[in-house]
Parts: sequence; C-alpha cells; structure tokens
Amino acid sequence: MHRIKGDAIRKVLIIEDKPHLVEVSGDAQGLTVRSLNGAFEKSEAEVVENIVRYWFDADRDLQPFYELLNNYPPLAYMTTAFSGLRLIAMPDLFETLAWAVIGQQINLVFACKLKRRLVERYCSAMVYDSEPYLSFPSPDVIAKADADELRGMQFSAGKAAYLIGIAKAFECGELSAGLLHELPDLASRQEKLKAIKGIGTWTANYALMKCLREPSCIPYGDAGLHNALKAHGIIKDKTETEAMQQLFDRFAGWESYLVFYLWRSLSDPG
DNA sequence: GCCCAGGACTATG
DNA sequence: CATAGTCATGGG
Repeated sequence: MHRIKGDAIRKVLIIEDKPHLVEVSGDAQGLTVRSLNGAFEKSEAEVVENIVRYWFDADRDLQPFYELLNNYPPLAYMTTAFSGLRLIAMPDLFETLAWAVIGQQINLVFACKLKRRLVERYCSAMVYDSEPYLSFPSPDVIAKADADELRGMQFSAGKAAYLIGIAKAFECGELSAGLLHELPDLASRQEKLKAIKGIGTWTANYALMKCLREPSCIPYGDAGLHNALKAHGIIKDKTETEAMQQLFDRFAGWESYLVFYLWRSLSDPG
C-alpha cells in the first residue's frame, strides 16, 4: 500500500474522493510532504498535512513514555534502540479492520499473501513513473465481492464472510471512523466494533490502536505480544495474565505505545 | 504427524 | 463467566 524510495515513502491518499499520490520524506528538521500528481489546492494541502501528522504521530511528545521505560530496566534500552520511533497509524479504518481479520490466527507471511491477493483483485491503481500505486479497495467494492471467489483465493469461509460483512457495515452507515470518534469512551468504541461479526477483543483493540490512536489499547491474546514479553523475561508463558497486567499498569496511558515498541522489538531485538 | 501462527465463533456447563 | 471444538492454511 506504499512504496519506499530511499528515505522517502510514497502512498496514495484519498482527499475528497480524489486520489493523491504523496511523498513524505524526513530529516532532523521534520517531515516534508509533496504531491506527485499535481499541486494541492489550498484546502487539500491542509487536509493532507493533518493526515500526515496523524499518520506519523508527528506532534507526540515521547518524553513521558521514555521516562516510564527508563524506570523499568528490562525495557529501558528501547529509549535508545528505538529512539524517536512513533506509533505509525493506518489512515483507513476499513483497511485496518480487514488487515486485522485477515491476520487472525494465521502467520504473518500467509496473511500478507492474502492481503496482496485481495488488493490486486479489487483495488484501484494509479501509475506514476511507470510504477503502480494501489489504494486499498473501498467497502462498497468488497461488499459486492463473491464469498466463493474469496474462498478460491484461500480465504477461509469465516474470513470471507467477516470481510464482506464488515464492508457492508461501512456501506450501510452502521460503522465509520467518525461514528467511533463520536462515542464517549474507549469501552463504548470497543463494544461498537465487537458487535460486528468477525471483530473480537483482539481485532477491536488492534484497530483502535492502529487507526484511531486510542492510547490505552491492549490486544489481549496477541501472539506477537506474548513472544516479545517472553523474550524480555517478563513472562514465561501466555497464561501469566497477572504479570502482563502489572506491566501495562506501569504504562497507564501509553499501553498502545508499549505494545507497538514490543512488536518492534521482535524484528530488531535489543 | 504435530504444534503454532499478530483469533473469533458457537455450543455447552 | 470459563472451557472445548471448529475453522483454514502454511511453516518449522
């Protein structure tokens, strides 16, 4: 869904139903955003800036989180090893939920294959510099998808039904990022998501953390989280729920960031 | 063959 | 509320 070019990342952002290919680069001074398919109009530029700030969590002061890490020796190394790392968001709620459902209970390599098949079959594409840039299919496209065709792409019957059902929930106005934002608290947002077939505790928390930037989401039961905690000697197995809760209690208000850093540690251990 | 993978559903006490 | 069985596929 994006393409890396040296120190820059390119991605299609949909602004007022129009696809814009943007390139974001960064240095010590901050982030620079430019449009690759025509200059932004004034109103669009503001929208894009806000999206990019949100995407990279650019305005976050990480110091409070780093103080918590420094006060906890097993993870204190992260403040230098992952210095400045922000929780990268997924701008689109439907894509986030679809990705989470695809990733349920299968290994990430296979999950990536399934997502790629879904995108290549249903996405809209833009070509720039002879290279394709894809947009994740919108809910109205997946809502009309054929479950048997998804089965043929090695989606389980359950995942196929969940994806189409979630797409329909967006299409009929039952679910949207705006609707979730309007809800008063985290618990009501979790319940709203979990009312939809295919979205359980793990998926709801994943989406709220990665898309809506809820600060205190813990994807309970997450295999990667368990592996990271085991690697740091914080738990010996996934049944130690009280040890996990004690850890997250130390990081109240930063649970999502802690999960993100622990996931990061899996691909680049201490 | 067995177990696990960035789970969720249903059915059953 | 807690547990057991089921779904599907790939990799170690």
